[in-house]
This record gives sequence, C-alpha cells and structure tokens, in this order.
Amino acid sequence: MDTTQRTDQQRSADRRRRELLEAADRVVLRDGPQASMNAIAAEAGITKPILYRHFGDKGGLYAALAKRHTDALLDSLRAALDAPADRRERVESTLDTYLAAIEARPQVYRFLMHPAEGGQVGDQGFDVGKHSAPLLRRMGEELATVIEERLDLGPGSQQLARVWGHGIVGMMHAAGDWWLGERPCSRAELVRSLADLLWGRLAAAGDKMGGPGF
Amino acid sequence: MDTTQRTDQQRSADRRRRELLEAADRVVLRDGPQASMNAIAAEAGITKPILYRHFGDKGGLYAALAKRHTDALLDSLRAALDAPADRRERVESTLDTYLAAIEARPQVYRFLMHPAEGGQVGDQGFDVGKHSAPLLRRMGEELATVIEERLDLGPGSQQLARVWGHGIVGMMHAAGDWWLGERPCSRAELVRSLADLLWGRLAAAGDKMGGPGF
DNA sequence: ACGTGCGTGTTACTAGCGGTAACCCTAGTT
DNA sequence: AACTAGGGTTACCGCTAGTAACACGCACGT
Repeated sequence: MDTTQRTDQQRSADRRRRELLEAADRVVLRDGPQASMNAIAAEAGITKPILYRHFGDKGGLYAALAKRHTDALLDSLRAALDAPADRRERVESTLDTYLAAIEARPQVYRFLMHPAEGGQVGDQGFDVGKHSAPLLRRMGEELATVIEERLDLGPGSQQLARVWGHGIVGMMHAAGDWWLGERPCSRAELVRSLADLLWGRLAAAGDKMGGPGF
Repeated sequence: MDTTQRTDQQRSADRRRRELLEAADRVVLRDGPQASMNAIAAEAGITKPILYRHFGDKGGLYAALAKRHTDALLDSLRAALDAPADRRERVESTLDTYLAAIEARPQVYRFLMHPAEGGQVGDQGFDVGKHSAPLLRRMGEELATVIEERLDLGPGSQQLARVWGHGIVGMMHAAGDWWLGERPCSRAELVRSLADLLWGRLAAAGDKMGGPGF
C-alpha cells in the first residue's frame, strides 16, 4: 500500500511501455502496418506475452502507437492553423504542413491511415461507420472546432462547421494520398490547387463551350 | 480446337465464376471485409482450392468483387453527373447519389473502402501510395475527366482538374463516412453543406469577432 | 532463517488464417 | 477397354493473434 513503492513500479512500467512503443515504432517503420507482434517483441528484445500484458491486444498497441504520431501531427497542424496570418495563408500553411508530414514519413502515414484492420476474431458486430482512421476523425473534429470558433457562419454554424471540418480533411487526405502515389506536381502546386478549390474557383469557373448536349 | 467446345467451357466457367462471386457477395455482406475464404467457399457449397483456381488469391477475388460494385456505383454517379441541369444541381445530385448508396448498403461500402489489407506474405515492397481504395481512385479520376471536359480552367487545367477530382471525392468520402457513423443530420442537409463548401462559402464567411489574438 | 506472495519473464500451446500439393473420380475420346 | 482432362476434395504448410502454465528473483511478515 506504500504509495512510494507504487509510484516506483508505475514509473518503471511507464518506462518499459515507452521502450516497447519505440521498438514497435521501428518495426512498423520498417515492415509497415503488417508488422507482427512477434517481430515487435523480437525488436524489443522480449517475447509476446509481455506485449500483451502491456497493451492488451494488437489493437491496443496500435492505438497507443497511433496516438503518439497523431498527437504530434495534430500539434504541428494546430500551430499552422493558429499562426498570425490571413485565412488563405493559414489554410495553405496547414495543408502544406500535413503534406510535408506524409511526404517525410510515408510508412508512418500509411500505418496511421490503415491501422491493423486484421483480426479474425470478434468484430462480429461490425461497427459500421467509425471505421475510418482515427487520425482522420480527430483532424476533422479539430478543424471543425477551429472553424466554428473563428468563422461567422450564421444559423446552424455548428453543424456546418463539422461537415466542413471532416470534408476538408477528407479532401486533404485523398488528394495527398493520390499525390504521394503519383507525384504529378510539386507540393506547392498541390497546396495552391486545393486552396483554390476551397476558395470557390470550382463554382466560379466558366463552362467550356462545345461540350456534349447543353 | 473446336471453338464451340471452348465457348461451352468458357461459358460454364463464367457462370461458375458469377455464382462464386454472388456467394462471396452474400458472405461479405454478412461478415464484412473479414470474410474468410473458407466461409465464402462454404457459402458457395464448394471448397477453397476451387476459389483459388478461379481467382488466384484473396486479392483477386476481392478485386473482382469490388469491380462489380465499383462499376455499378460509378455508373449511377456518371448518370447524376451527366444530367441536364446546372452545375450546382448536378453536384448536389451526385453527392446525394453517392451518399444514398453508402447509406443503403454500408457493408458493401465498408468492403470497398477497406479491401482485404491483410496478407502476411509478400508485400515487403510496401507500395507506398496507391494503397487507397481503388474505388476512391477511380472516382477521383472519373471526376477529374468530367471537370476537365466541362470546365474552362485556363492554363494547367489538366493538373488542376485531377487535383480537384481527387480532392472533391475525398471530401465526399470523409464527410460521408463521418455522417454514416454519427448521423448528425439529414442527407439533404449534408449535401447542401458540402455543396456550399465547394461553392466557396468558406472563403466568403466573415471572421468572428472576439477571437483569440488578432 | 524460512516460507509466501508478487512481478517479470519464458516456453509451449491453441485456433484460425491464406495458400497449395497431392490425390480422386467421373466423363468423354480414341 | 484404356487413357486423358477437368472439377472436386482431403490434408497439409507456415504463418498469425492470443493465452495458459510454468519458472526465476526479490521484497516481505513471522
């Protein structure tokens, strides 16, 4: 019952936990999201049951791992979003921050977007919805609150802000994913194009004559 | 060498293939993307090796299965996109078509968005990029061509159209996914909000006074 | 000094997966 | 009658996630 002792134990456990997470990180960075518990345990220099004692199951480990990276990325996104500049500049800088991150560490990115997904047991209920990567959801909600705080959207602003938050994040995600695969242009061009889209250039563009029909 | 015979065989094989795909469809609809080859074979009333003879591996089966649904969905999207109406109406109708589809059959939707992903062998190369669901990519490209065909975007229009295609599809996808999970509003409201976003209401909105800092 | 827990670690196992090799059996050809 | 060609099955491999059961070490109370 001595609290000192408990604290000692807990600190030790926490340190272990961090070591394990770093080992897992290395393996995921090397092997991608398919990294097996065996491989992670081996990298950490221990055996599987220890991993399971610390994280419960694979999902637990992956969640813990994802939280670290997600928190880090969200921090830099918040910084870009909070910079003292006009709206367009802030949007572009946020987009660029995100794209730079996924460009710099695509393995981590892939892991965050497709966490585990495997697991042949349980999941019978199937949980439709909420199957999207937690990172996307968190970014969407985060952006929604920022939008709702900063922008004057009239009635129904809360709902609107959330739709926009998730929508914009999804736009950024899909475009980034495609861009990362094909590299059809520079990061700066991509940022500009996306910002243009958000700035209504789609609606403002003129029709091309000679199209089919009307 | 008789062509008739060959045709007979091929027709028989095709029919079998369709039967297998329909069985697979039922299982996926019931068990989600985790559906095992064993379960699919059982549902079809046969055993695993036959599945493998027809589709090569799990990826092959899933690809064939996904292609059917993807083609169907893309057809209805094209119809909505090609309807004789003004741009805003067409955009809204396309969004609504997509959302109605994922709302009607969420299991299929989930399967299309997270195909397999498992597989403990191979994949060492890791294929960064192109890991996004093929459906998203195809929708993005499709939309890109429509945009490029219809809109007059000035220089660099091709690049711009592709970025927008993938971006808009991603927006639709993420918002739809979130909406499907939380159901925070009606489909019509969601469609309106997204169209508003595309129509530049984000850029047009006024700042909220009393915000932090500037 | 001596058990007695308790935390930490291991080995060895289960159940199920994707995938395949080997066999089997029936139909049609020569 | 003998032989081949497909469609089908059984039985297996190697791998995975996850767990039960056992073994060491170190602080404790008596």
